[in-house]
Amino acid sequence: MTDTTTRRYASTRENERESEEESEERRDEELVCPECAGNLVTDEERGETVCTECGLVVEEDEIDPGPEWRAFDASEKDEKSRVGAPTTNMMHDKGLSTNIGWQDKDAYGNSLSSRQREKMQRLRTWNERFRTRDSKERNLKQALGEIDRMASALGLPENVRETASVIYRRALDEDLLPGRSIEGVATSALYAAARQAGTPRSLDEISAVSRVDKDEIARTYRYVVRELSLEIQPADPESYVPRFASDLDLPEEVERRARELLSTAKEQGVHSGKSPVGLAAAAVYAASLLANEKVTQSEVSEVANISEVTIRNRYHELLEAEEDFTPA
DNA sequence: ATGGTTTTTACTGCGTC
DNA sequence: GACGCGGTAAAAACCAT
Repeated sequence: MTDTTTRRYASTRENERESEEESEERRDEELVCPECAGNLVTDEERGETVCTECGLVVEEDEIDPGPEWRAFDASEKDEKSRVGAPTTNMMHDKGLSTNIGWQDKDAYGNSLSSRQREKMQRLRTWNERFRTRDSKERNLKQALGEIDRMASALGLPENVRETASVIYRRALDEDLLPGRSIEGVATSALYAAARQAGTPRSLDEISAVSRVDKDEIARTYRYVVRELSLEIQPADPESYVPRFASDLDLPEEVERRARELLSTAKEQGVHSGKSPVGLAAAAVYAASLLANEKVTQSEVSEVANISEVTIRNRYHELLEAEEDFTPA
């Protein structure tokens, strides 16, 4: 229950800017009833503008300026939802949470019976508990938004975002957040998820779209991995190949040969300790030589974010390994 | 903190277009 | 002469201890 309400609250906040503008416009039109000069109130659900004094319907069958009701997935549902109260920016939660007074007085100012007082005390306790849960939910909402933003900036597929949010939720549940930024943990979760899904992005790429710097991401990432005992093997160089190849507009053949080079290199054990990105870049370069495709080292180093020197070193090793493997 | 390893930076020389 | 490539040495970054 708490879940759905909070989600609505959060989505209301997102929408408020638009709806505020809209209602502002409407109020400019006419505020007074032509019959009795009473206040006019617009009932958007019914599409009527009604006088509060005499009940005169000033206008009917208005066009509802609100969003369309039909929603096809979760995010649309959030976007299009019309439920929720007006909000203020003044409070951290935009005034959406409840406060129970401390005075132990009822609505008329009379003191409460001791029995009632006890009851109110219990209510205060629980209200506070739910409020902090709500704060976790808001936290989550923000983090998930971040993850989504970064993931699409990096062109990561749906399932990666999915895993990233699962990781983030776990981190939240295990109280890993205190002392760490939401941003940082969210980024780390995404980084971990991308690697787990076999579509790794390098720390450099990740930090390029994150608001957090590389060091913090690395630190938080290690921490999160350790605390949640996530099992993440070192990235497979081959998983970088398709991306580099397509960034360089190389044919499928180059991609295939690059893979071959990498797998024989792996069998020879040449790859251990070397950066996967460097290996992949070198393999792509070497493969394009073999396939007579003209690509310069600097181009490869550009898309792979790796130095040319490293490419040189690696691709020599790759070719050597290949020869040792097939001494024709 | 430390030491070993890998990567980067900067520079140089060679051949080609 | 600019460019692509190869190599080297020293610095920087990284990682496990």
